[in-house]
Amino acid sequence: MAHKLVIVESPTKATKIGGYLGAGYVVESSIGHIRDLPNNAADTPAKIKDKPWGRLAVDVDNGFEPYYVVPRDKKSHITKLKQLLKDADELYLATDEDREGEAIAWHLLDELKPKVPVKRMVFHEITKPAILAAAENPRDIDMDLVEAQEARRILDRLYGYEVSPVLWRKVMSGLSAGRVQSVATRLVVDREWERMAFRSASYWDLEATFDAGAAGGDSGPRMFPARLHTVDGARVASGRDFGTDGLLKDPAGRAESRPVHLDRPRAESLAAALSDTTYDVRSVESKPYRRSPYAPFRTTTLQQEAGRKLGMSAQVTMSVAQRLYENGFITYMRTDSTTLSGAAVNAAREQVRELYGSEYLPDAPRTYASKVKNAQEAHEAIRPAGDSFRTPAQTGLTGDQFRLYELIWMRTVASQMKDATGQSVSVRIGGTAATGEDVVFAAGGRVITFHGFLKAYVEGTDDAAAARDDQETRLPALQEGDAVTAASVTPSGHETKPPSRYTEATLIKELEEREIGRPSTYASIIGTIVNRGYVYKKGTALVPAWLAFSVVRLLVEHFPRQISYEFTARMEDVLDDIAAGRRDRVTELAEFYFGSGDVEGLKSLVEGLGDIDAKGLATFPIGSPEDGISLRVGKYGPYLEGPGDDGAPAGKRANVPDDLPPDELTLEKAKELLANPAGEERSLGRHPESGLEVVAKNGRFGPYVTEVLPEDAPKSAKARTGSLFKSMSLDTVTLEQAVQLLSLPRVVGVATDGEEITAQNGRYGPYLKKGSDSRSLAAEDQIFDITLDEALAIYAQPKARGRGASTAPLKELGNDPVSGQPIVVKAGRFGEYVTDGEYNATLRKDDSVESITLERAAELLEERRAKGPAKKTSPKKTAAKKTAAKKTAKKAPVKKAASKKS
DNA sequence: CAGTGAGCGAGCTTCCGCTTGACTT
Repeated sequence: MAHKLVIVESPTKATKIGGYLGAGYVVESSIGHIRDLPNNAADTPAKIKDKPWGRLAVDVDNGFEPYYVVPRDKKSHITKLKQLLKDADELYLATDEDREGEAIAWHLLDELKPKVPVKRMVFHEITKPAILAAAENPRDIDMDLVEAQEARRILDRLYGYEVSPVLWRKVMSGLSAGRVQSVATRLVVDREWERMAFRSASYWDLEATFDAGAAGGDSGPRMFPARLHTVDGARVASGRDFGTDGLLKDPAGRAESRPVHLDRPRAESLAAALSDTTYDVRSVESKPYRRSPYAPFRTTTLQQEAGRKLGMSAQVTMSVAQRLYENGFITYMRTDSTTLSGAAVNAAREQVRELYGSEYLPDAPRTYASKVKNAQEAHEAIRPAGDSFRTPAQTGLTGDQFRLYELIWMRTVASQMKDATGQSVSVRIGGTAATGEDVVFAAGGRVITFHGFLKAYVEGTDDAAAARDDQETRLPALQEGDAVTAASVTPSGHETKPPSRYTEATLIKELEEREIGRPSTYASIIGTIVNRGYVYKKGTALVPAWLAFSVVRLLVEHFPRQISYEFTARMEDVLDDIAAGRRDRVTELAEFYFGSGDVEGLKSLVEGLGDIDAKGLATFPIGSPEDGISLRVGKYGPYLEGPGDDGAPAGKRANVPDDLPPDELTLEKAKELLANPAGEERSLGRHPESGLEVVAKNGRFGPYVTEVLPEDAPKSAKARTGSLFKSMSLDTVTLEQAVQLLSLPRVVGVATDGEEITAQNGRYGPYLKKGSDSRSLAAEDQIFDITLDEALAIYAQPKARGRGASTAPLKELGNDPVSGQPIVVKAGRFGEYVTDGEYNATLRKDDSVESITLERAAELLEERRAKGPAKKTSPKKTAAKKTAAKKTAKKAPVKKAASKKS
């Protein structure tokens, strides 16, 4: 029987809508995007792979035409959708009504190629009337909106896939750059620079406790605290009067309004001079206090509050919320909207009446306009699901799900409650010191007379010192002219603090305010910059690694427009224009990629970076130039370089501990590290023969042992060294092993021709050496074990030209349909590969020796053949190749070190 | 950042936004 096929984005949504639409409709989901630009080389179709733009999968020379593929994990789902479409007489594309949703609808249309009528259907809340109304009022796909999405997608691809390789070449392999992650990293790095440049200021004031005596009346407390406010009419300086340089800010030259900066002696003498002072109330100012409820949750505010109150990371918050959503407890959790549906407003109001009484219920429902500038509002706010809310106790939930549900429920209910109201009072108390100075103290109070929504929900704060919205401070009921006495007057010292590091929650908040990122990506942005080793977490703080300083500096110097804080906001404006048909996608992408007028395009920026100063980018001076100390971001992590004992530049080096935050690397700390570069080294004891201390430490080529030469050793003396075997580790290597390593090379014996054969460890592993003739050994242990006879046997063989010739195939697959040659699988230096004897092709990520078939092998070899025969090695080419190989080999351990941090 | 000698099948890394399981620990 024919049905109408409805496709939405989320499976949960599909189930729900299916229930509303009833018989005659089959509702399925797309599970997000169904097509995308290929992620990597393995997913890139062969026909575009060899194009100059194949790596981008965007034909930059022909209208930025994108080449989409159905990702591997979506193929079976597409088959399923096609199957359902076969029996359908109508197709409804009911994806979200935003840029991405419109694009998904179009991709579905383009991929499913339906032969039945197609309609676009949209709705913003999942209620039966809304769904039925949407089904009654379909529209067409908005191609301008699709164009805007494609422009966004292509721009992000060009940005990410053009700029990342610059970092691979200039900083470290495997790094990444992107419109969102690079700005997020920059925020963290810039904040650290601010902290490093920050100079603390010390200032003092007086804290007094006053006694209102009989004047206070009966309602309030008798005793109350106050802080010194003015001395002889001049305001006493407080934290906000100081700049980041630790000096008083100059209030535009007006001397009379300049605050007075008290130091400790001044504060102490002033306190002493106030011991006999009598005080009177100079003024009492009372103002009404009013606070409105917070808007219902959207993704970012939920992540922030769950972080503050429940200690959940953004990622945990999202996964707990996902489970709540899937089980029907809350509405969709990836949203930028704070709008509640009519049903939700009614449910919240009903709950307010039930739980708090109608005096807490405003006459009219409250509405919340979006604060998010680029909000797309495809969903509701995050709220308890349903037309009537379950209290947390009624849900039967436990653990994190319970706690998160409770938070969402409280926030939603509170959003439909009355304002909190009260009075805030500011009191000034004056007196004359023994020195004749007139002093005024200030006291502030806040009384909440009607708690309103605060009874249900109070937002957390990021700053532990900040007052919560429901905090009350009661003062006695004082009148102007009342006499009060001071129970105590105490000098109190303070210091200004550097700006705080970002936490996940505050970084996400900052990104949202700058229109960077989307609800579905906020949590993963943090994940990306942590995984790349740009940022690590210390408690809840996000600390930038030195690597991030290097990368951000490169981007700021060479891609200033792309990494500017405003880039995304400007892009959003352009996308809006494309969506409205006012601008053209190709023109905009061309400007971004090729440039126009005085704007340089991305392409020429990238191409112009041949002689970029990688060393300079990685060097950060510590202290002043005379100190000659700098931090360098090396391939092996950050290290310090400073003058040697003889004053030679870069004469000394020292590792910087991985977990030392950049702002703690002061000049003093740097000097200390340079003076004791020992760092990781471990003493193993004294060498039984030389009597010298033997230490194990990490070096350029990995872990090794060496002798420590005495201070008075002649300059020509060289310490013996030896790399650890792969089977050894720095933590466990023994003195005995070290002595053996230091004894290398070992003389195995004398060959028949009179030449000595030695065994040792080198750049490419263990090997034998006879004059200039060397042979690799299979195992490191052979360096100590191999006998002269065995060594002679090795030399009796001709030198192996590569390992390929001698290794046995792992698997034989049969004859190649093209060359007719047998294809075999072999294990090689770069991993497993297939070969027909002439051409070799490495297995790809998804291939394995077990699973590979003759067909797949033939395909790989065909691809390889298409690239032509291996180039004849000219001397120049060989040299270039060698360097490249060396680089990769060296880089490998770095990646490990970086990922270890996370 | 310790200096020690070959000659080898390269190929891949990466973006941002939509969505969930399917994987393994």
